[in-house]
Formats: sequence, structure tokens, C-alpha cells
Amino acid sequence: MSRELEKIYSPADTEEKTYQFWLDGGYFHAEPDSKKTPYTIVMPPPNITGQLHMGHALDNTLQDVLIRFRRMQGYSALWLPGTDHASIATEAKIVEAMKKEGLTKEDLGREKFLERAWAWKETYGNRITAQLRKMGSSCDWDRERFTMDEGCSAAVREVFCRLYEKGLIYRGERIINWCPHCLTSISDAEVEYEEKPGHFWHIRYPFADGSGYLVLATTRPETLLGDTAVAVHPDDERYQHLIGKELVLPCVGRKIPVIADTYVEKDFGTGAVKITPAHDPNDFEVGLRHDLPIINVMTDDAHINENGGEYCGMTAAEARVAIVERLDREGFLEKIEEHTHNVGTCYRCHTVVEPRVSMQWFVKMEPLAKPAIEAVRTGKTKFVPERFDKIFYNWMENIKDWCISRQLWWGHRIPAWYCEDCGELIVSRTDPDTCPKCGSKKLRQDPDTLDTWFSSALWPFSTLGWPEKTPELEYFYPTNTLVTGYDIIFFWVARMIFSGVEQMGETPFDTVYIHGIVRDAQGRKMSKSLGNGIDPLGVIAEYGADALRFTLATGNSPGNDMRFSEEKVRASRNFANKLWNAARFVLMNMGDKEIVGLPATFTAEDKWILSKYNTLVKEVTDNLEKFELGLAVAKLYDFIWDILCDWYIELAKIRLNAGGETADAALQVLVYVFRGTVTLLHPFMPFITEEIWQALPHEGDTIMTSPWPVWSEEFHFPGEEGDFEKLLEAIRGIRNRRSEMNVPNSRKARVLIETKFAKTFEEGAPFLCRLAYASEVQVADKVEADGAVTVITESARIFMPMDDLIDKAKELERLNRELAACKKDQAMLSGKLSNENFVSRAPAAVVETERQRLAGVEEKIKGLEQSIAALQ
RNA sequence: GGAGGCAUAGCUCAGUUGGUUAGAGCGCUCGCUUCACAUGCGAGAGGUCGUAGGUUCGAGUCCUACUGUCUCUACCA
Repeated sequence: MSRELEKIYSPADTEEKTYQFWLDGGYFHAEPDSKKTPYTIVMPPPNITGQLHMGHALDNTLQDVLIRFRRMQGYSALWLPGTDHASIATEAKIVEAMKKEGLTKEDLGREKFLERAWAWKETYGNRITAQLRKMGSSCDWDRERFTMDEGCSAAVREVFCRLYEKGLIYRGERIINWCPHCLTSISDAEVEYEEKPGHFWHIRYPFADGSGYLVLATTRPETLLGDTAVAVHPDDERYQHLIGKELVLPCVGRKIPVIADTYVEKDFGTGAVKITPAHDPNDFEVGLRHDLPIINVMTDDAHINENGGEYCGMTAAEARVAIVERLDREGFLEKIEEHTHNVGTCYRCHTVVEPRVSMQWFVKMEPLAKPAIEAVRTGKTKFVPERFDKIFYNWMENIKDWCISRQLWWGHRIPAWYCEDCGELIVSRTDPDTCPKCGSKKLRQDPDTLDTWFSSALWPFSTLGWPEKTPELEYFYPTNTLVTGYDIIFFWVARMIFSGVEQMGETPFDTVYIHGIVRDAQGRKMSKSLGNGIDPLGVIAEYGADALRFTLATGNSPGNDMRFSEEKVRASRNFANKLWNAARFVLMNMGDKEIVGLPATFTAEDKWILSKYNTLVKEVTDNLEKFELGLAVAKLYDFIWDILCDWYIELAKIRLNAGGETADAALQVLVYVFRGTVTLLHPFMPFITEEIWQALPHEGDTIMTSPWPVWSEEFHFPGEEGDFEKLLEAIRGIRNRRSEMNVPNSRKARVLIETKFAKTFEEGAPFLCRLAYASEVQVADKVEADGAVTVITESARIFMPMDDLIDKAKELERLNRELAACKKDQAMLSGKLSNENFVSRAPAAVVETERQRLAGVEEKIKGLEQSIAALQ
């Protein structure tokens, strides 16, 4: 890069080529290195159906900040990227696309369908990773993985077999959530509840002996076709005498018993519940307890099946109308109430799910959950912020068995075969060709695939080569930090933890850094249906990736949602531009000169900035180590803008303008601090910092691998820093007064200073001239200056003779106002310090600061009183 | 039903284990074409930190209750 920089920073010109420069240099690649400590992050794999959205942008910004920070600290830092096959989401998209061609899955057949799916993966799978590159993500692309690649598939198969062999995977007929649109079972976690208005039908079920009827209420009257009992609470006095009697099911004519079960709530509805074991999870449980028959009345696509008699072939909705109509006609309908209730819907297509009994594969959760809970409880894995461990416990402690089979084609096929001759079930790591029991060759593989989260659960170790014992697995596992949103703690994080503990004997990561979701400027969730999504790529194109990253990292505290607005991006862009212009300034002053090292002696302002910088280094490092990214970036912002640019550069201009060795010394300090600051900022704004770093004198090939700055005793100047602040306080005071009195900057004034800190102010004279518009500066123990404009600080009385501007009455009033405020402070402070409890119990350092503060205030009061006396 | 978050300037949000005078961005007011930057510079106004108690020498920060608000979870037919 040339030393001539454009006035306005233009990210579009540089980001692409900088990223390529990093790729070419292989700086993203991490290898097991015994001389270094590993630091590993596995990327939450985005879906191959996905496009980069703000959630990804946030997630990846945080990961990249952490990985770049650790890499610069000297760790062997691996950020392992990849994508997820997302079985149900991808299959749904492909089916949808086929529909436009008038095709169904069945038309194509499994094999052809999978060909299409892989073609889809080829086309769209790389789209999202290309978009991640635009963010500046420094992942090790050499190690990119896919949940259905050979290695990950082998891991899936191994885990399935292991769990099956341990009896932790079983096949059984259970009630599951069925999506009639996706035509598959889905797990409990995949059901989303939506409040919907509905009705509460009160229906009369007549007794078989003709002795009247029992009224019960239901929201799904069509399921009466599958009723096999009516339940009442055993203690319900209204119904106790009816227990054991028989009812005749309206519309159907089948006889069903009245049973007693404590599951029934006496006070809800009529206190009598129809029991449909095949189509309601609770009824299913009741059915098991009472050994009731299970009558499935629905087909896969939510039509009534042959068990529904005359209603066979109708959709559930049609059957509902027909049945209600008939109940009414035949006098079985008592009343209809309005009733809103929560209806379970499929998280992918939002079709109302039908609970139904079917044969599925399950993971037995309790034995897996326990050690996982233990791992978090003993701190082997920590959540940041901590409160999310409660959410984790809450879920893990109430976990139900996990339905893992899906009636889908895109995914890992379940490694189970059935012998068509003897019915033997074979679960195997390799495809079997003969039945081990009867020797038959007629084997049929289970048609189902696994829940997409089954493979994601293995991601932290399957991607490192497991079940092979690779050097990578040995070195990088367990990983360090998992960065993800709180919305997938159940789906993913919890499952990774128990899988890691079970398969590897170690939790997959020591820290789970949880962030919130990115909302729009009004605080609404960004969604397709609202159309309020902001495309990160559009933001990058307009403002640059650095501005986007900076925006997402700023003011974002762990676990909390954030609002995204273009104003914030503009502020970030302006900051980048500020930094850019500071760089231009430095380079302009350097010209062709070689600036290396630091001067032999430091001036007061040098010590001041070096001391401030030293503190910044420490604090930013601490913040990053504690995952306080928002705080770290805020400190960098404040330092660069308010300390470095607004003050130090302005202070340095005097020496820079002087030229020669004086200017070189100032440049040395300026370059040192500026380069260090840019280095600290690099994890947040990688592109612009690389650009600037390359233009500054530097060692090494890239800022990416330049050493992270460390706190240094050499720059520890607390006393000098404090002294210099006295001068800055005076400059601010003078500017303030001049501004209040509307004195134009062009009108210079003599500045007379009465102070005990003569050296500081004498040496500061040039700064007072340049930054406080002094024509000359005189420093003395005692100054007589009647009628001058007066500025009183805690360390000085400052006079500017500008008689024509003085209104004595006004000046008096102002000084008295200031005096009153100081006296109030004084009273508060001396009260505090004369409080025996405070002095004895508060830490000495706190008491000391308060003492100093009081001394300062009293000094100021003295000054004010003198000036007031002089005016009177 | 269960759990949790949030409530701080006009708006959006920071505020790290309790410790000076509670900060920033945007917006607002006043003044600046100062030789890095008007995507800028200087100065300023604006807050009883949701309400009521409590713990403490000291509370925006910890505890309790309440109010408002958002989310997760359960799924009463």
C-alpha cells in the first residue's frame, strides 16, 4: 500500500484483495503445534439452504474476534468451518422446487431424489461460505466440513451403533408429532406452539344401558373416531358412580368404558375427557395405564383412514365439519364455546402437527442427560452469561426420549436392516448382506433417516476426524469456545454436550458464549414474513465489513438481544473513517522517513499517552479474556477518538511542525501507540487495520499474526499521567469559558496562571497557546489580575485579561455559582471522611481518593474565594 | 402452570467483583471552511437509574415485594 491514502476510506476497494492476501498467505490455517497452546472454535454450521442473515453476521463476528485475538496471542488458533445438510429444511425446499415442475418425491424415487439433493448442495452449499468470507471470517477453509461428508457420516454411524449396543437407542411404537405436510415425524423440540382461536365442542356420549348421557368437551371432535374410553377423576363425586359403565360412541356406535384416572382435571371443561390414545400424547399415557386399545384413524397426510368408517378419505377438517353436523342433527351436541388454545405446528412449514402413534427410533435420554448435567454443574463447561445454565438444567432435567427417525430421504440413513424371512433386526457399522440369524439374503434397510441434529450433535469431534484417532482430534479437542444464540441451546448445545461426554469422555468445549438475536430498529424479530430483514451483504457493500462487524460488536452484551439500525452502521463507518484519517496524518508526517523504536527520553505528553495506552492494552485484553467484547470495543473507540485523535495528535502537532529530531521523536511515539492501538482493534475491524498496519513501519507479513500488545512496566507513569491531566483540565476550562463568552478562536489572549504546579504549566505553555488560544503564558505563585476572565481548576487559577469582555456582575454571579457547587461537594466529602464507619471500613484506596478529592475541591474553593474577593 | 430476561438522557443502549461528579452513539442548542478527517472540530443542554422497602460506611449495581414489558418452556381435553 502506498503512503498516499485517499481522504475517505473506501472498504469496497480493499476488502476483497485483503482477504485474498490472507488466503494466499495461509494465515487462517492451523496445525497441531506442540510449541503452542491450542485454541479451538468450531463454527455452528449454517444450513446449506441458508443465506447469510444478521444472526450469522453477529455469530461469526464474535467468533472471528475471539479467534483473531487468540491467534495474535500466540495460540494455535483453529476456527473450523462447515455446513449442515439440514435434512428437513433442504428436503422441503427441493420438494417445493419439484412441485413447480409437477413432480413429487415418489415420481422420482429415492435415488434420483438424492441426486437432486446433492446437486442442490453443490449449488447452494458454497453460497453461504462465500458470504462468510465477505465478513472477513478467518476460518481454516482447508478444514471445511459438511455434516454428510464421508467422515461425519462415519461418525454418525459409529455413534448410532454404539448407542444401540448400549441399549440407548431403541425402536418402539410411541406417540410422536407428525407433520402432515413434511410427511415425517418431528421431535418435541421441533414443534412450535401458536395460539389459535378454536372451539370447545360439548358432546353427549350416551350410556349403553340407556340411562342418559355423559357430557364431555373437546377441541378436536373428529378424533372421537379413535376414542377408546372416557376418563373422569377418581375423586370426582359427580362421576364416581359412573366409573366402569359403558358408553356408546356417537356416529360410530362402538362401546367404550368410563375409566378413572388422576390425569383428568375436575375443574376443566366438564370434568370428563374422551380418550384417544392414538392421537394425543396424554391420552396415549392414559391408554397405557388402562390397557386401552389404540385406534389410529388418520393417514400420513391427515386424512381419515379406513378405521374412520364412513368418514374415510375426508381430511381431518372435512371430517370435523361432517361429524359436528351429524352430532348436532342427532342431538348429541350440547353446546359450542369459543376457545383459544395453543396448537402445535411444524417449525419448518407451520402446518398443524398431528400427534399419532407410530413406530420410530428413539434415544433414551436419561442416562445421557445425567453426566451432561454433571459436566455443567462441575464447571467443565461454563455458560456465558452464567444464567443460561439454569435454562440448560431445566431442559435436561425434564427431558423426554428423543425421537430421531425421520420419514425423509435427505439425511443419514438409519443403519438398520430387517430380515424379510425371519424378521431379525440388524444394526451394523457395515452394510450386511446376510441375516446373522437365519442366513437369508433378503434384507431390507430401514427407509428412514436421522434427525438432522443427530449429526450436528457430533460436530465438535466428527469434524476433527473421530472415530479415527487423528492428530487434530488429539490436539484440538476438547474445543474451547462455542459461540451461538440462545435459541438453539436445546436443539444443539445440549446435544453436543451429552454426545461429547458420552463418546469422548470430555465435554466438547469449556465455554458456551451465548448471544442474543439481532432485531430490527423497532425491536421486532427480523423475519421473511415481516420483510424487515436487513441483508448483511447489502450493509457490507455500502459501509464495509468492518463497519458491520464493529456495529454488531459494539454495545452488545452477552445473552442480550440487540437492535440493528443503519444509524449505528453509519456511526461505525464514521469511526473507521476517523481511524483512516489518523493514519493518513501519521503517514503524511512520516513522509519517506524511517521511523523505528522509541525516543531516548519521553516528554510529558508522551508519558501521558503511553500510560493511557498501557492501561488500554491491559483492559482490552482482560475484557476479551472475559468475553466482554462490547466493553473492549467501546474502550478502543473512546481511546482512538477521544484520547489519541482529539488530544495526543493535536498535542503532537507542535513537535511535528517543528521538524527535525523533535518531530522524529514525536513520530516514534505516535507510530508506536498508533500501531499498537490498531493491533488491538484488528480482531474487530480486520480489513482497515491490515491496510493501515501495512502502511506503517512494522515487522512481519500481516497484522493477523503480529504479536498482541502486552502491558509494560516501561510505560507505567501514573504520577506523570495525573500531572498532565491538570494541564488538559486547564485547557478544557479555558475553551469552555471562551465558548461561553463567544470569544472567537482568532482572538488570542494572554494567559496568567497561578499554580503550585509551575513546571507542568510552564512546560505546557505551547499547548495552551495552540489548544487554548493563548498569545503568551505566564506562570507564577501569585498573580494579580483584576478584571480578567477567570478559570479556576483544582490545580490552578487562570486569568485571561480581556477587560472589554468582562461584565463584573455576571462574572461574580458565575464564580459564586461555582463556589456554591464546590461547597456542596466539600460538605458531602468532609461528611463522608468524618464518618468513622466509612474511614475504618472502606478500603484504604477508596478513602485516599476521597481525601484527595476533598483536597482538590478545597483548593478550588480557595481559588474561587480569592477571585471573588478581588472582584468585589 | 413453570422458568428467565429487560426497565438508566428525547431515541437506541453500555455501565466488568457495590466505591469519586452515572457514560456513549444518534438527535437537539451555540460556535468553527484550525494545514488528518464537515463521515469533521470546540462548547453545551438533557437523567430523583420503573415503584416501595431492605442489607451496607456506601446501592444503577446485592436482597424482597410490586408494576410494566419481552422471551423461553409446559400443553388442561
